[in-house]
Amino acid sequence: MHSEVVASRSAEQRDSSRESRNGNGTPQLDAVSLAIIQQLQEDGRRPYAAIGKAVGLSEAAVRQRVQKLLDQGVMQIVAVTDPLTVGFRRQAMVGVNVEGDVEAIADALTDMSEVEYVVMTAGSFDILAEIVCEDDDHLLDVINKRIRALPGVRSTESFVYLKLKKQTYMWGTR
Amino acid sequence: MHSEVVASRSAEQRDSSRESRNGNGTPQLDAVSLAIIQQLQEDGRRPYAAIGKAVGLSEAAVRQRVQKLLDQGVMQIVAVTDPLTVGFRRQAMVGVNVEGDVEAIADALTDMSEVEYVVMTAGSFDILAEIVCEDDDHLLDVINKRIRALPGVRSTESFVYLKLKKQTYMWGTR
DNA sequence: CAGATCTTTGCGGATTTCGCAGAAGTCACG
DNA sequence: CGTGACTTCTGCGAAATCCGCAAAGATCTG
Repeated sequence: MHSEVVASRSAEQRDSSRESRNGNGTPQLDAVSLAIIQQLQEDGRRPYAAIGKAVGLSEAAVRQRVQKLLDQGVMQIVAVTDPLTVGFRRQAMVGVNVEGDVEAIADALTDMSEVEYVVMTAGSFDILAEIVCEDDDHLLDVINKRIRALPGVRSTESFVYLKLKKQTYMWGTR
Repeated sequence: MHSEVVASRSAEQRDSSRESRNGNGTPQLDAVSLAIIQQLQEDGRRPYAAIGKAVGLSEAAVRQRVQKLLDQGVMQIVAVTDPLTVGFRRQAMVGVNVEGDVEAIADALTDMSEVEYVVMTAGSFDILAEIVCEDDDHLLDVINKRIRALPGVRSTESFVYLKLKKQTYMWGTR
């Protein structure tokens, strides 16, 4: 309680205007937006007025910034669960090695609905993809018939999930 | 619109009572709770009344069930972001091989604040852990000084993230 | 300084949330 | 079969929140 961010308001606001973008084309966030995100990482349903009090803005201003962050795709407010609890029995991380255009393969994986998470990496895999399936047959099908069938996929290695131990969404809150 | 779940209400409600638990000690979810979660996976701030209309319950009943799901830890409603946008420059997936008690190591990893995600797996790694850091020094420190220092860790392999391509939270919504 | 653009604020009215008491359904047990 | 303990659902009024909008304030450009 009382972790206000009143310090140098005018300075923050100077930074906040003019949505500059960094190299990646991702919007640059100022301290106030970060503080808002932090509030919503603790509780995605926290009222705008409460957030406003915490970050030093009016309710309407918070609402508008939240809406913009959502529209820009910077953040999303969603319910997250352990898939195992919700009826998806089989999950796996798949390491993929690619010859040729890595990004094209990553895009192809992104298009698959069973693929939850795709990241391009440095190391002995070019891509890591997390897969959520209903049962073993489904998983086998996705890995062998769909992923390995993509032209350019040299090899894959699978890590079937046995037990999810941690899943946090508290970046910046620590 | 109009995807109501009115079909066999009394049957659903029969299943819903008596919170039975499966082997893992995780609560068993009925069709209505799943439908509620699904609604909140689309929009974590959707009003209870709107959810109630979609799943065939009163506003108060939805509110009660959501609260219970949150209390039980079955789901959480949070803002999720791409860490790179929020100032965490270095992320990596780390595969860990363990001798002895795998779960003990997994618990130790879970206790580290930089570790976002921990899962025990079958395959050539015993554990996969996702790490979120501010810079290279920080990442190096976590991997070499903290993870490899854990007694029982036989070896690790790191996959530094280059680009996050997909991150969804739509289980059951497809 | 004027103009264009963007952000914040303040404020009603509509909507939603919240707490609670009562009704209804379920289960265990004699 | 009925009774009590328990859980879940419903309805409702009061309080809080959300929402749209017009005006005010900032920032940047030229």
